[in-house]
Amino acid sequence: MEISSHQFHLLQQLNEQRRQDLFCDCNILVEGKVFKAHRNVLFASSGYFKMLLSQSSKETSQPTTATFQAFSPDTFSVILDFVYSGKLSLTGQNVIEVMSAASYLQMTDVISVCKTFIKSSLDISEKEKDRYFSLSDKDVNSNGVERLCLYGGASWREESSPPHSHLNPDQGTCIMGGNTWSNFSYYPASQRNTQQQLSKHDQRQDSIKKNSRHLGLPEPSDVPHYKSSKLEDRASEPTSHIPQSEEEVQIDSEVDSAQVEYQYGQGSAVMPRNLADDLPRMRFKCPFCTHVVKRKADLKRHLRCHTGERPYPCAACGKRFSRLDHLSSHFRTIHQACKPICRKCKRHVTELTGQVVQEGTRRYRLCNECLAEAGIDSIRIDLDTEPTLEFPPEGDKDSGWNYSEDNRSDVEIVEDGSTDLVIQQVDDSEDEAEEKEIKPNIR
DNA sequence: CTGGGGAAGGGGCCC
DNA sequence: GGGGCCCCTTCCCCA
Repeated sequence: MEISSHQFHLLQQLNEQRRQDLFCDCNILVEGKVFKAHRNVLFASSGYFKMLLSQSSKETSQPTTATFQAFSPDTFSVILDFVYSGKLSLTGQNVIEVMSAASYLQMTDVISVCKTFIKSSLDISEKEKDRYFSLSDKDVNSNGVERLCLYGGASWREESSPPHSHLNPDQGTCIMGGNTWSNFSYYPASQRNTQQQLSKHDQRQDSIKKNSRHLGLPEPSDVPHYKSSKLEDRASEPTSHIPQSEEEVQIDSEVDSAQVEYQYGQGSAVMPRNLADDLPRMRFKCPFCTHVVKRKADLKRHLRCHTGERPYPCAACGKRFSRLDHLSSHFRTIHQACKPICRKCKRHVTELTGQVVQEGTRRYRLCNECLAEAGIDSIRIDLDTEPTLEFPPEGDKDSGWNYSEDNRSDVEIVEDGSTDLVIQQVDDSEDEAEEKEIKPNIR
């Protein structure tokens, strides 16, 4: 006989122990704030902790300490609460950073929920409901309290709460069962420099990599990493700038769209009402910024700049791109030396007047004169012995040619038939010293 | 410190 | 809807 509530009560007990600091044998330091937890629970919930704790499992007498600087204490608190309760408190402000942190911690379930959260924002039917609910809820939420969406684990939530949403006006919290949700906080587009935020995040990534090295851990790479970029910045903005409902989102879009009056149309589109009759073109609005595009596919593409998703890794150097055409461009310019121009003197070169030079995974052309000056004509390799480095086939984003750090060496770059390239086999293990002189192409 | 060039990345749009 | 091209802006590196 199976008692279905046992799991829930067990986790409830563990959560209670965590709150009372009972039997906690793991300290997690996040930007100076200490979280206490149980190794067993963390081990079972996160691939990152699984690796960390399995390596330190021999020293069970000492509490394990992990340090993170890649995400905020608030973000980790959301994740830790999920680990101990099965409830994920997602808001429009934290979803990107939670997804980024979950990616680092290798918590695929959390990533999936975050993706669903974001994707659902594009669902017009949900938006229409949002619009309806936000209109009806406006009085309730007029106090400025931010509403949250709580994702509950299916099995436990069936026991603990009904599978329908309801609004708690006191806490401004919207508790959801199953995968449905309706309220989605939104921020106005920030005018801050996106690149600065990305750089900031990259610095955080650097710091977490240092931590990984410090702990002797490999960097998480099994799951796609999602950058927290613009939203990370917006989350720190004063809440007074945050519209409290979809209605205000709509108002913002109206203001930002040169006072054109908008309404939701078919599909996840926004259409100028005063142009609807004579201009049947639909518009798709980004839920995270004021950007509006004409096609849903363009919006999908645009969303990657918010999520940081980079599903297209370069087969030659491992650098990941958000778009296939960017990857293609990168591959051509960096690894195929398609430009028939001497990189040094900029003169046009042919296969007779110049050669392709290989530096690590980079390839470029030099004319014979510049080659002689540089004294690097010894790199030519027999064309006939080289296999071809081809651009990966379509639809093979992550599987076939997901180039990891581990298999980056022994890259074989060869002649492209269309460009008559000189073949160069690269064995990074042998050319490691030379490779270090060439700055990596990953920013 | 500054300007130029290369590379990356984002948007529009065509096929 | 995806792929790809073009254009533009931004960032970084280097002379």
